[in-house]
Amino acid sequence: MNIYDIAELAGVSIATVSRVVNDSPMVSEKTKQRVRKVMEENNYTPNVFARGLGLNSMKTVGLICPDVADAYMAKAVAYLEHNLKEYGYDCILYCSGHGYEDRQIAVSTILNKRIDALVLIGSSYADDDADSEQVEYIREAAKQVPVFLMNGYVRGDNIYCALCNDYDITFLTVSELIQSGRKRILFLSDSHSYSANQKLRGYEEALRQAGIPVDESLKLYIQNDINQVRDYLLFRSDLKMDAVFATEDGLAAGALKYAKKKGISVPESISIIGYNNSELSVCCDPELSTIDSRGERLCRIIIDSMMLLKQNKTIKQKVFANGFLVRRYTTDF
Amino acid sequence: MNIYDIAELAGVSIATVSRVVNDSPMVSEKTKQRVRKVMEENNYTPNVFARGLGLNSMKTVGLICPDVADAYMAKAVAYLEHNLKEYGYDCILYCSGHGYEDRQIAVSTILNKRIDALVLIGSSYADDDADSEQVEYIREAAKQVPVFLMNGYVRGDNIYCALCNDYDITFLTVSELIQSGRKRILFLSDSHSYSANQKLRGYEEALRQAGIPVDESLKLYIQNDINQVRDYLLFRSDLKMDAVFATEDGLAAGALKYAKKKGISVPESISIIGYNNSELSVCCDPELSTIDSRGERLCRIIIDSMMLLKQNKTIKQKVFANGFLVRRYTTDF
DNA sequence: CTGAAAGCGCTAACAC
DNA sequence: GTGTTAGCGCTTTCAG
Repeated sequence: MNIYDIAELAGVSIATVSRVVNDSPMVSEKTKQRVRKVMEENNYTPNVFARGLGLNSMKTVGLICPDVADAYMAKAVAYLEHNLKEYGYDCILYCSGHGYEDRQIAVSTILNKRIDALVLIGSSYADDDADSEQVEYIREAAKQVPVFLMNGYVRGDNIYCALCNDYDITFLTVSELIQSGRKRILFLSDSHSYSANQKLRGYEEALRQAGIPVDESLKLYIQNDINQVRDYLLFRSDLKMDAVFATEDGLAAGALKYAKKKGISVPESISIIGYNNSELSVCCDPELSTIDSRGERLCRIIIDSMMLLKQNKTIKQKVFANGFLVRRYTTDF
Repeated sequence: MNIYDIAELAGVSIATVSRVVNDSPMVSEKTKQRVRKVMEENNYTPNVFARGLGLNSMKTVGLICPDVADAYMAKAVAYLEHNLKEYGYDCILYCSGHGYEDRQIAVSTILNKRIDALVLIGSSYADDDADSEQVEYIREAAKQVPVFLMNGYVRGDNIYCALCNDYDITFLTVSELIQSGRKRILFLSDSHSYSANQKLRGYEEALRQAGIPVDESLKLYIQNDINQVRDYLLFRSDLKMDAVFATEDGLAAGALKYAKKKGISVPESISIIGYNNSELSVCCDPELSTIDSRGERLCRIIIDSMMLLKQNKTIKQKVFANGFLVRRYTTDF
């Protein structure tokens, strides 16, 4: 069933059918009705390829993330997909992995699909330095379609970034930790992404302002695997921390397991704070205090920006959402 | 940059360019080289729409799941996407939600994208009765493209199902529970999906074969939310179970929290078994015994089947993967 | 308000 | 081996 068949059955030309499909105002209600009826009876749906060929668009947005199996990203993908659908957009998903090359390949592959917009999920797509060369491929992509970064920042035309103010909330939280008497705060992370670096800066600044020297041995980078973290901390008995600030809930969960194994009371003798307010944080016992990094809010901002952009409105290139600490039972303030 | 430009620059016809793009053997190495060079210099990429129009295929497979935010599905999507990519296929993702209508809409929407194959992830796409009317929309879809069900079963032409033998593994596990002396085993679930029903049947059969009457009050359906489960069990002090068989790790985690809150020792006084071998199961303390439902295996089977099908080989309509119990610390056998 | 016809960029059958 | 050409199904001028 194609447009010709419908045209014939309805006794009109294909141009008219096309107009009806696109709900053009230049068709009389009568013919519209008639054509619609024929289309329904034959449950005709326009061929997206042919349409795409003409319009060079397929109402599709490309979603790239390192790995959808990660809870934070899965949530973002779910939210974006769901809400974009409401605007008639479909999503092509591409999981890029974490390597630099992989990311480039992902972007160029998905661009070939003639998507209408590109969303890069997760901070690994931005360099620490917003003007870095490493990030040229994103600027290149932005020449073709608007690019939206979720929790990453790169400066450039047609690039729009929605970010959690990781620096601020980390600064605040670590400062509170210090005020509650903690002296040896472990910074536990699994990456050197843009946002991980923001967190690190917030951590360091909080120490600095409190006059506590930054102890390099208290910055620990380790894979985000609960038991691996536990075991490693068990092994590193030299650390002697009285608090843990983790950049992922999984890391915090590992730290908690360590503390319990060692018989260190939480939060009396050690405070633990996670990040992302994931299901893990409520699964822990005691439940993890954790920072909510406003994933949904960021997605919302991205979608809204995208739609405004379609209407040729100017939108901000950088928008922040405020993260906040969810106080539960692994902190005592 | 289109095929005409390249043809002109390379001094050949568009047909030759097309042949080069498709790596046809009927082009001399020399011209191939020359054309390739021109393509690279102008970094030309064929227009997928035009190509799609001609071939009526875009090397794309449609993925539908109720919700990617769910860990089990996110993993499946990640695995499928990753491996399909290796075969040159991209993925369109559609999260359908759980309603019956939603599922139908999802399928018909994604079918319009002229996908090459459809994968339905999660057992909510299959009815308990494989021949049910409720599932007609899947058969309808299968008339257009091969349909693959991950952990669901519907009988029909061009429909291929990869399943975990939930019935068997549940039967075995509950039987073990009984042999280890448990008498009041709570069946905890959050849905009436195909697989949930298989599990229920396994549970009932195990009781039956052990001569234990099935107590309806020990079948509990509740939303998969850790604290909600804990609170509800706390509230239902009449249950007095000595074991919990949960169809989701989240439910089991909730039951564990209940037990700890009540001061019931795990696994001495109560055994708890989860399902899916998710991150939650190792986050729990003590770690959850849980059934591994072989998500990756099922995905692998689906992909392999899909590729065999492309080669017109005949493949089985129904393939099982064996689930197994991961023994950890919430069981004592 | 409606129709005719020219693309959109590519593939594939058919000539040479 | 290579070129010519007729579609693929739709959108969009341009006429009427």
